[in-house]
Amino acid sequence: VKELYNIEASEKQLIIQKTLPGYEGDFTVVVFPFSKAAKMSPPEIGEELGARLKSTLSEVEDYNVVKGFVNLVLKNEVWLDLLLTHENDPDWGITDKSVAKPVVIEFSSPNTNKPLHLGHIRNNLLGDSVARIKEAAGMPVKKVNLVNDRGIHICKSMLAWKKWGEGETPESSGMKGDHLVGKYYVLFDKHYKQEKDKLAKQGVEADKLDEHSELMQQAREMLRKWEARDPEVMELWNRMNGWVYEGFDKTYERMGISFDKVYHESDTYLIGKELVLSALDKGLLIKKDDGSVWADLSSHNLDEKILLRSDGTSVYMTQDLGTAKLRYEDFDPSQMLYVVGNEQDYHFKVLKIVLKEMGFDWADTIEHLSYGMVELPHGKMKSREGTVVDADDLMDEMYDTARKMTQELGKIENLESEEAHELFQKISLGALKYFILKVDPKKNMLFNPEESINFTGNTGPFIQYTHARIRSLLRKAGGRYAKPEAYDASLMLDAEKDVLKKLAQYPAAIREAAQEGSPAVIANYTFSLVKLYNQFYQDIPVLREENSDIVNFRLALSAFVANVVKSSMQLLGISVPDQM
RNA sequence: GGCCUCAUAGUUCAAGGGAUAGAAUGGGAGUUUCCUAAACUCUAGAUCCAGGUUCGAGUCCUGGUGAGGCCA
Repeated sequence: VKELYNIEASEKQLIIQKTLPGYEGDFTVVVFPFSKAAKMSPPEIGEELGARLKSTLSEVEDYNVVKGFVNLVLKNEVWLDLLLTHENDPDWGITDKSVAKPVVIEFSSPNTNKPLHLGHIRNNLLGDSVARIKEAAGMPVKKVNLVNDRGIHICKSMLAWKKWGEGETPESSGMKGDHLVGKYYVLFDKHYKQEKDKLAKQGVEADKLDEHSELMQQAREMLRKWEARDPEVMELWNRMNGWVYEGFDKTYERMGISFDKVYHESDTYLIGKELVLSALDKGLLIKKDDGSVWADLSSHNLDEKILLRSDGTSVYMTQDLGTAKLRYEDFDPSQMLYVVGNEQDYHFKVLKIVLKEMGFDWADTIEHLSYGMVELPHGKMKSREGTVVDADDLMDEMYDTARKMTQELGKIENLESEEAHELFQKISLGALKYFILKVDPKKNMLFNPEESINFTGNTGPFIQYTHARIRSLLRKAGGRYAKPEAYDASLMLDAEKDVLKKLAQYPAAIREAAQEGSPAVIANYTFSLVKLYNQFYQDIPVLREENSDIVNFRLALSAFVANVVKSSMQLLGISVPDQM
């Protein structure tokens, strides 16, 4: 464009896209944006540009112009060359790490008073997958977890266990530790509700119920004792949290999720308090008459935000300030990414501003990867109303479905029971992870427990199945598969070229996914690749073809697809079986 | 009340300001002497409403309507 019209085209003006189906061509240049500056009609520019590209670029076979669109046809050799270069490269599309400073990704961040549910699953899967994707895009990554292990909600389950637990343990009950503790959290709420009903009947006003509730007072008392490091309370706290951690570890392990470092709010809230107090000393914060400490954000068009309550206790923001500082000191990150639900949008906006006001320039590295809620058909999940979808239960159910379906299809009689178990695990987790990750993180998504997650169509198992089928094909090929260097590119069929064109987009898909923080980009890419490959597989014989150069070409193409499917599913934390 | 999101086939999801809005599922009709039918083919079906910006708007702006969220 510059040579022809002397126009410095901005990146935004220079639009090159895939040619639409129904038109001849591989790539299309949109020339409307140059029409004004070149003082020519779009079709005239198109003709000139097409001719110039054809004569100067050896890759361009031909071109045609439709209105303001120049469709470029590339030579088949371009696609064949891609195949020959990368067909057997498991790292195709993966960028070597080039930066020294890590990206720190915080995700999961559970409370230790109840087991993980579907909302946590979305959080965990997103965090884990974004970590994998950023790493594949060349950034070193540290995964961290911040456990919310203190506070009134923890004391509630502790109190309930003390009152009504009769010494029950995970061992004695056979329950997973996190579920056991969750049971007492619910039990507290049940008794608390009963007590409140009773008080209300005695004529206590609605907003005074908390004060008059004996249970709530006892829970508060327990929290005070905890803050004072009362040995008996600390012992119970350590014990019950230990049960929860054991339970969480099992769930994390099953999901294939791990962390480089785990922070505990019980360790960081005091750092936060100190930060707030020293900022108050410097006159950066306001102390009100009742003793509470606030940040005035009116210069940012926001209101005031409380940082310490009048009784000196900390709020969520307080500990997050401390954790951020600690984390910065631990990792010196290029970016601090928080995978947290969009209900916390305001919180993170404020966190960043407050840290900045306190004089920490690294506050600029904070980024909130805000994701949407998982909604049920009747609205949001609420643990108190018993409408949560438990993570362990869900995985169990999916496992059962995977087992039943696989056994019905009867294709794995040759597998040992241990291998079969692993396969069911892979398929069920593949289905669950893909179901969650294929949706744009920013958007709310719906989960209907009545309809179990599908295994056909746009699903994880569909993609896994294609991989298994290719592996089977390659096994059957035995030694016949050699690099198709002798293959005549003019023999290439459209269905084959379509697959190669899609394969060529993989590196770009990784870049975009890393940029957007969106595993959905990878999921959608892989689905469309697999869709195209299945069309090829359905119509075109591989092993039954007679010309051995063509057989080798088709096998190499299939192997290339299998590689990319495996690699891209890896980025979603999904493993692909060789047989299913 | 203030602020922030979101709105696309019956349903669940796609679509960097570009051509004819794609899939899946469900509905209808098909494909197995042949490399795994968890597959493939055909078919009907959608941009909440009203303005505006632009050569061009599902996408940007304004105002409605509806849903969700945040505000010691």
